[in-house]
Amino acid sequence: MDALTVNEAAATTGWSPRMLRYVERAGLVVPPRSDAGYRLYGPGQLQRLRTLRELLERHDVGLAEVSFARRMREDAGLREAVDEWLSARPRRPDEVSPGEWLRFEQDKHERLLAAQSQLEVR
Amino acid sequence: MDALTVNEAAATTGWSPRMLRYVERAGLVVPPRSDAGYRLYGPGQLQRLRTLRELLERHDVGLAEVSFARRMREDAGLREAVDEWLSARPRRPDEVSPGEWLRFEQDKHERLLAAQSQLEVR
DNA sequence: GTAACCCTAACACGGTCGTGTCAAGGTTCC
DNA sequence: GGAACCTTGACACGACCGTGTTAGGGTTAC
Repeated sequence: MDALTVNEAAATTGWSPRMLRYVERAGLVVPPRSDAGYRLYGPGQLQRLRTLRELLERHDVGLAEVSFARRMREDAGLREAVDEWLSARPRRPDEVSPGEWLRFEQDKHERLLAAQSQLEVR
Repeated sequence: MDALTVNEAAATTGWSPRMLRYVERAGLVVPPRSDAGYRLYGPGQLQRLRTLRELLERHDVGLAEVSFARRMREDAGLREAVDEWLSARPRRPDEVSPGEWLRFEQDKHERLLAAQSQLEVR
C-alpha cells in the first residue's frame, strides 16, 4: 500500500497533479498504473520527483532541457554531433569573448524578473 | 579581406542575416567586429555556421538546445546535477517502459508536420 | 554625396513550455 | 448508489523560440 495516487503524490512532492501528468508526458517520471489506469507513485518515484524539483530550482533549468539532456544521453549520434560541434572551437581565439555569451541567458532572466515584479506590484 | 559582412555570410551559409544575429545572441557563433561595429565573418565562423546548420537539421535540435548543451559543458555543477539525476534510475525496474517516453517528442513532431501540411495545402 | 550596406530596437506571428481549469466519463469506498 | 477520487481532452494564458520585417540612424565605396 506504499503507492500514492496522483493527488497524494502531488501533496508530498510539491508538484501539482497537473504537473505530475506533464512530467510523465515528458518521460521524466513515469509511474506504473493500476488495473483501472490510475497512476501509482511508489517511494522511488516520489524521491525522484523531489530531487527533480530541486534540480530545476537550483539550476534554473526547465523540464524540456532535462528531457533534452536525457535525449543526448540515449542517442549516441546526437551526443557525438553536439559534442563535436561544441569542441570545435575556432583555431584563432577570435570568437567568444568571455562574458559575452552570458548575455543571452541573463536577458531571459532579467525579463522574467521584471515580469514578476510587475505582478507583485499589482 | 577574407572576412564577410553579415549579408555575404548569410548568402554563403544558408542562414538569413536576421538569424546570423540571433545565432550570435545565443552565443553560438560570435564574429569579431570592425572598428565601426560591423560583424566580420572569417572562414572559421563560416564553417561553424555551416556545420551548425547541418547539426540542427540532421538531429532536429534547436539553437536553445545547443545553447543548453554548451551551458552544461561549461557549468560543472549543472552537468553533475543533471547527470546524477538522469543516472539515478529506479531501483526496481518499474519506471520507464521502453518506447513510452518517445511519445513526447514524437507528438511534437507530428503536430509540427500536421501544421506544415496545412500550409502546403493552402 | 548618394546608393548600398551595416547597426540596434521593435513589432508581429505561429509554435512550444509550464501551468491552471473545466468537461465528460470511469473507479473506489462507504 | 452517491461522494470523492481518477482518467483523458481541451481551452486559456503569458513567456520564450525562431523568423521576417520595418524604422531610424551610422558607414563604405564609388
